[in-house]
Amino acid sequence: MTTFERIYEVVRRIPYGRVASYGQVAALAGNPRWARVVGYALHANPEPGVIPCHRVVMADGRPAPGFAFGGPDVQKAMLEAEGIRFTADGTVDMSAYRWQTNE
DNA sequence: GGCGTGACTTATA
DNA sequence: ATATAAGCCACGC
Repeated sequence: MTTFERIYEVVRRIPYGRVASYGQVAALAGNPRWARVVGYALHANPEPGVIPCHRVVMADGRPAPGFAFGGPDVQKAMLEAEGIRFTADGTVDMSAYRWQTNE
């Protein structure tokens, strides 16, 4: 099980209608410093459709700048389809939709 | 094995 | 409050 695999598993663990930040996924994967690795891992995205990268957002709740599905607009649409509401700033309400883990 | 880059995060000015 | 700097790990050459 490599770091990437762990990251993918964590991302797949993100429940429907919930979002997690890169740092959050990294922390759940094992180390909070894998934030960049998480981004790299999702960039590789070896299993599109299986890994809900659209549920992974920045710490601010904003969609990634170089989203692979077609653009941040697509990600926003997908999240909205899951019942996630965006603020006027185009960011996700992390205070309400952030994937609250068991810690 | 070493250097540079990257979908990030946190800290300081 | 925003802008800039440093740190982190993994992949590619």
